[in-house]
Amino acid sequence: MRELWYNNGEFMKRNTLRNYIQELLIDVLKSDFPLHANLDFSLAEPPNRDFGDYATNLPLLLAKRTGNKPKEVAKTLIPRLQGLDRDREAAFLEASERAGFINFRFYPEYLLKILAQINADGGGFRASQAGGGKKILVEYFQNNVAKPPHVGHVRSAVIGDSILRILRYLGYAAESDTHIGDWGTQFGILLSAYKEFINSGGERTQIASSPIEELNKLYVVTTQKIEDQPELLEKGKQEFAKLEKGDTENRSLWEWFVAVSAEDFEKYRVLLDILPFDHALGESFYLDKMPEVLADTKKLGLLTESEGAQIVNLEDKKLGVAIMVKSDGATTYLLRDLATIKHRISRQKFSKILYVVDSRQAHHFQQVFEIASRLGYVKGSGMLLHVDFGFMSLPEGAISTRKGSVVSLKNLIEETQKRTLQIIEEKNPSLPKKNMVARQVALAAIKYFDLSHNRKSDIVFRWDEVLDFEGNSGPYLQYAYVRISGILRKLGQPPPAQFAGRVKKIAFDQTEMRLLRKLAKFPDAVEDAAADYMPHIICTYLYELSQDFNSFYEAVWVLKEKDKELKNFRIALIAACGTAIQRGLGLLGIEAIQEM
RNA sequence: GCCCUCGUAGCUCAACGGAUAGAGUGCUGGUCUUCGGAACCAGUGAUGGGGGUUCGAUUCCCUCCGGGGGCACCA
Repeated sequence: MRELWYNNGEFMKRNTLRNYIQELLIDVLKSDFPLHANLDFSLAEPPNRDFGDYATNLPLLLAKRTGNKPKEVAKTLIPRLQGLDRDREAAFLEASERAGFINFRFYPEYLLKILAQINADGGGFRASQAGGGKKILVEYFQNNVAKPPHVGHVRSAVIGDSILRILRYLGYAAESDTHIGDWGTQFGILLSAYKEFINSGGERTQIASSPIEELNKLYVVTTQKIEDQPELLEKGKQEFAKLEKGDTENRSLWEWFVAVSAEDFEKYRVLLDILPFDHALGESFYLDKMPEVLADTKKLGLLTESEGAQIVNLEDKKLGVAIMVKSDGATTYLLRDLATIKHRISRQKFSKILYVVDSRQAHHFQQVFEIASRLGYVKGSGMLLHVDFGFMSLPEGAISTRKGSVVSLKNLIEETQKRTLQIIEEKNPSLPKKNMVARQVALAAIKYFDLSHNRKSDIVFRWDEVLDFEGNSGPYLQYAYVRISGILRKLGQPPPAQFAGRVKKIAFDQTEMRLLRKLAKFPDAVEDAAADYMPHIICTYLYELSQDFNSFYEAVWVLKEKDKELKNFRIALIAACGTAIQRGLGLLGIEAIQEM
């Protein structure tokens, strides 16, 4: 198949079947309906897979513009499309009108060519060049110093990790940054809490065993005390002010907090099995860049004083006021974010920054983006994007530190792994490397649970659902891959490479055709997932693909098939299916395993 | 008070303005002389209420009801 050109915003040069049809439709529109050449038609899977592979609503839209009936419009479009197709790929078995839509169906022989290509070296499902090496930064898993990560951080981590993998797969020069929260008033509170702890006879070594947890305890206890003793908050603010001014004792304590936390974060990253970060610059890294931002703001006359604080008024955009410097002279998160943006764009040359942060910060990012735009740090819209996600709650209500209902990242993984090991002991006690497998299955369950939901939805965390490995779950996908691996292992040799789809005379089983048709849509799923930074689209696709594989697996035999060509076809089919699952899971940060 | 978001089967979630609203789970009943049953097949069951725009609305607009979140010195 030749290279197809299709311009849909950022996506150029993807050779997918869907883009091929899209190209035909646009060409016909341009030559036959030049007045409506820019019509925004749809091209998607039809509601019923018996209708065909793809469907477009173009006749309905054209009918409205031209005053004709959809059926009539379709009748003139279809021969033109078929004619173009004959000159180009000769892919269509059928293009027919139904209820104002045109449904397209590919020749089985054509799909066999696609199948051969998927299995051939350098063929389908390889990383693409679509991104053209454009530099994009993805920021996620923003840990805070002295705060252990919990299920909420897992969501940011796995969504960000998946988006990074997808962008890289599509040929972007995507880089990651954790943007550690290592600055702010909370460190004043922590400093005073720690000093109090030492003064009352505590030892530094008591902290050192598990620093993040111990420091967090001190912090939590103090914030609880603040409710009754507001003077403690003032004390904390004073300690932070000292820190900002460079007080030696506070500075060295802070450096210690940051250092021990950084070690722990790396452990958590490894525990979660997400990609290493390209950058791990904390908020404090940008401190010396804040004066520049303030100067820029002043120069443009955006900065005003109000009740002792320095603010930017965004009331005209209904965004309220943004505080840059507090009345006590301390800087804000917002100002540090602006300094960060300036650095990332002017120094690091990123052309786009994605913030994978929960939706509660939508207002904050709107303010930041608006100010960055007024300051001229970004050109046009779309350089800065809040990839927001809904937050997690428990069946009994919101996750609350005070009620102790927080599920820590560590606990989540350990519990799930324990449960997985139990299941393995029941189902496959002789499995080698049980612990390693249990870890991969557990991570699959956890990551898939997070990734399979539309990221914008709020979700309810339920242990019994995370630990349910049947039905739509990560382990279900892994299991399909295990079955495929099992067959290929028994085959004892690599799948026949020369298979080129010569099984014309065979009546295909319905499950075979369904699997083959679904397989050809892998690139669509990746493209759609990338377009809106929605990994769950890949989850849905892989789940449907695995379902189709399992139906196929129940319906026909592969190794016991006597007809040699048919057997080779089936081997090629499952080999390609395995490739799709393995690569697809890879884009989700989930390991495809051979046995479980 | 203002702003943002979300209300879809009993439960947890899908659905570029399109065709008969899909899954999982639950429950009921089946499949098996396993290439691994963490499977397959069938049945059950839903768009909060009311208007509007449209050839067509879960999707867009208005309104009411009900959740969640955010609104100057937290990040």
